[in-house]
Amino acid sequence: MAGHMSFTEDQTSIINHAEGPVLVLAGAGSGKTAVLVERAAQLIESGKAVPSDLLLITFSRKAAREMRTRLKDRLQEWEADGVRVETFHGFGYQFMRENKVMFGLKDNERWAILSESDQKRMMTELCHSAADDYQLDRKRLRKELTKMFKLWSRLKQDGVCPTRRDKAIDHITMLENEGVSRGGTPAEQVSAMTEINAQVLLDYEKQKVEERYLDFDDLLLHPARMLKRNAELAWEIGANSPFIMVDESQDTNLVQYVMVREIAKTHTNIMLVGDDDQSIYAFRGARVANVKRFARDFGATVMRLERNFRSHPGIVDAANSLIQHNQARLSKRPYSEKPQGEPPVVNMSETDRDMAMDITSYIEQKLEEGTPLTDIAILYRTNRMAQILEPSLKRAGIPYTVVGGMSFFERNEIQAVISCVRLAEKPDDWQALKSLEPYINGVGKKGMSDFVHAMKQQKADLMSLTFESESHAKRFGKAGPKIRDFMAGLLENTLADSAQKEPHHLTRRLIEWVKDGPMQLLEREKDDVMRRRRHQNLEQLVDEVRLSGTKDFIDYLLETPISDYQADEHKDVLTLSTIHRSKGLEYPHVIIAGFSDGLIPFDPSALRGEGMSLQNEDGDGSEDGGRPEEERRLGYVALTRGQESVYLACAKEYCFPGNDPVTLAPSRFVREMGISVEPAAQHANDAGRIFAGLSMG
DNA sequence: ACAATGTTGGTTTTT
DNA sequence: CCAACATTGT
Repeated sequence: MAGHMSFTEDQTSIINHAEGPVLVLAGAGSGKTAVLVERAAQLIESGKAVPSDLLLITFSRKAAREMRTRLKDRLQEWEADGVRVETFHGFGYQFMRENKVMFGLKDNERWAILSESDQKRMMTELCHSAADDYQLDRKRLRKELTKMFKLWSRLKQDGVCPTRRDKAIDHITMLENEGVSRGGTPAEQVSAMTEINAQVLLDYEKQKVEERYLDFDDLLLHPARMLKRNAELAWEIGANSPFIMVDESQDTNLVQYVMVREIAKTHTNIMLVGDDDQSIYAFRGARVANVKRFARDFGATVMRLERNFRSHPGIVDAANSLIQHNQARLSKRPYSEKPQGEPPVVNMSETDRDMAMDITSYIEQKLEEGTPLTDIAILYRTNRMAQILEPSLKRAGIPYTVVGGMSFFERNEIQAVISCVRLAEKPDDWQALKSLEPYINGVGKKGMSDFVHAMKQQKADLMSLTFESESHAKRFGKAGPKIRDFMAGLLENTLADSAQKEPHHLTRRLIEWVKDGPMQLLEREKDDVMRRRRHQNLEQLVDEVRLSGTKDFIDYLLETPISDYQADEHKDVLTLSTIHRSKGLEYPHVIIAGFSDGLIPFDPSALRGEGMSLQNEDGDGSEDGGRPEEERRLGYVALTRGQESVYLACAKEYCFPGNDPVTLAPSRFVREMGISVEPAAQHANDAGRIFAGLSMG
C-alpha cells in the first residue's frame, strides 16, 4: 500500500479535491483508504474543515475501525476522534435514536434490534398462527414464507414497504411472477396463498411497530424515508456534515444511497468511492446501478485509481483476464508496476480430503521458507468448506482462526447474556425472554407462549411482575411464578448499583450469574469440549466489553446485531475466511479452496449432481449482469486479495456432510484466466518438492 | 399435558 | 454440525 509520503498523480488529484461531487473508481489495491484518509487529513490541516465536518461512511464495522486507526496514525488524536466514521446501519440507528419521537417512540422508550434468530422465531410464530387460522400445513407455509421473506426484505432495501393489504398483495404478486422467469411455478392470478403470504408479512411489520423492534432493513429504510420526506431535516444533517465520503459504494443498496443523497443534496460535497468489479452483495440488494445513478443525480466528476500497489503483474493480469469476461462494466484498466511474479497456479486433488492435505502441505512448505502464518489466508465460497479443511490443519498442528461462520455474538451463550441485558433494559422484550426459555427450569414452549400472551393481554411487563407476589404471578399462567423469580434474580445481578461499576465488571457479574445462577448455562452442556468453548467465549465477551472502551455496556451489548466482532489479530495464526468477508483485506499468500465449477462459480444444482444450470442463464438482462457475472466478480475479489502468490486448489470429488458425493470439474474461471491445471501433491514432502520446483520452472 | 431428552435431516454469500 | 421432529419421563 502507498505510504503517505508518496502519492501518484492520480491519487494526489483526488486528495486535493476540495468541493463538489466526485465519483472515484478505485481498483483493488489502489490505496483508496490511504487516499481517503489523506484527503480527510488535508481538509483538516488546511483549515477547510474541522474534524466533525467530515462524515465517512463505510460498509462494515471492520472497515470503519480500519479507517479510524489510519486516521489516528495520520492526525492528532483529538482530530481523529472528531471525525465521524460510521457504517450505514450505525448511522441509521443513531439517526433514529436522536429523532425517536419523530419515529413514533416516546421519550422513555427504546427499540431493540432483532437478531437473526429473533426474526426467525417471530416469523415462525406468525406462520404457525396463520396456518392454524386457514387450516394449512404449518411446515409448508413456513417454507413458503422463508422464500417470501427474503424477497420482502429486498423490497424494503429498494425503499418499498407496503402497509396496506392491497398494495402488499400487488407487490408480492409481482415478486412471485419474477420468480417464474427464474424457473418457479406460474402464479397467474392472485391466489389465496398470496393473500396469506401478504398477511403474515404485514403481521410481522405490525408486530415490530407495536413491540418496538427494528430489523436490519428498518435501520436503513426508516431514515431514508424520513430524510426524503423531511427536506428541512435532511438539510440540517447535511449542514452538520459538509464533507461526506462513502467507501465501498458498489455495495450500497437503494435505501443506503437515498440516505446519503438526501443529506448531501444541498452542499453536494460528496465523494463516492467504489469498484464495480468488486460488487458482490447483489443478493442483499446492493446495486452497481447506484454508482451510475450518483454520477447522474449529482453530475459528478469521475476520477480513476487504476494502479494496483498490492499485487504483482502475474496476479493482476490473471484477475484482469477473468473479469474481462463480464459484459456489464464501467471502463477501467487495473495495472501493476511491481516486478513480474508467478501467475496463480491451480492444483487438482482427487477428493476434498486430499485437497485439504494438499493445502496443508503447501502451507507447511511456506512455513519452512520462513513465512509467518499471519501472511497466509485460505479463502472459500461457502462457510462449510472450513469444516473440510480443519481436520487436516489440526493434524498438522497449524493454528488458525475461522473468520465468519456463526458470528461471535450469534453464539448461544453470548445471545443468552445479551438477552438478559435486553430484558433489563426493555422489560417487554418478549423475543429476548423467549430466547431464554431453554434456560428457565420448568418452563417450556407452551408455558412461555401462554405467559407472554397473558402479559400482553393484561398490558403488564416483567419489571412490574417482579414487584408482585408469587400468587399474583399465577395470573400469567403456570410459568408466571417461575419467570417472576428468574427476573427478580436477573435484575438484582445486572442493574443493582450499576452506576458506580465499570462496564466490564458489570459484564463479569452478569456472566457469573448466567453460569452459576439458576440458568446454569454451562452445566447444561454435556460435551466437555463444548463446555470449555462456551466458557472461553463468555470470558472473551468480558474482554470485548473492556477492549471496546465503551462507557455503557448496555448500549454496547444492545447494538451487537449491527456491530461485528473481530478475533485477536496479534496472534500468529492462519486465517480461514469466506471470500465475502475477505473484501478489503490483503494477504501476501492467498489460497483459494474449492476452485471448482459449482462452488466458484456457485451453483446449487451442480452440487446436487444435476449438472450446471448457470450455463443457460445469460446475464438475465439486469444492469449488473446477473448471477454469473456476480460470481465472476467474487472470483476477482478472491484473486486480488493476494500480494505475492495465489494458490488455487480444487478436487475432483467433494463430499459435504449431509450431501451425496459429487464430481466437479475445475472452475471455468481457470480457462478464462488462461492458466492451466496441475495434479496436486507435488509439494508433499522431500523429493516431491524438488519435482514441483522443476515442473513449474 | 407438558417438559426434558435423544435422533434425524438439510445447509450460499451477510449488514 | 445446528435446528426441527419423535420419544420418554414427570
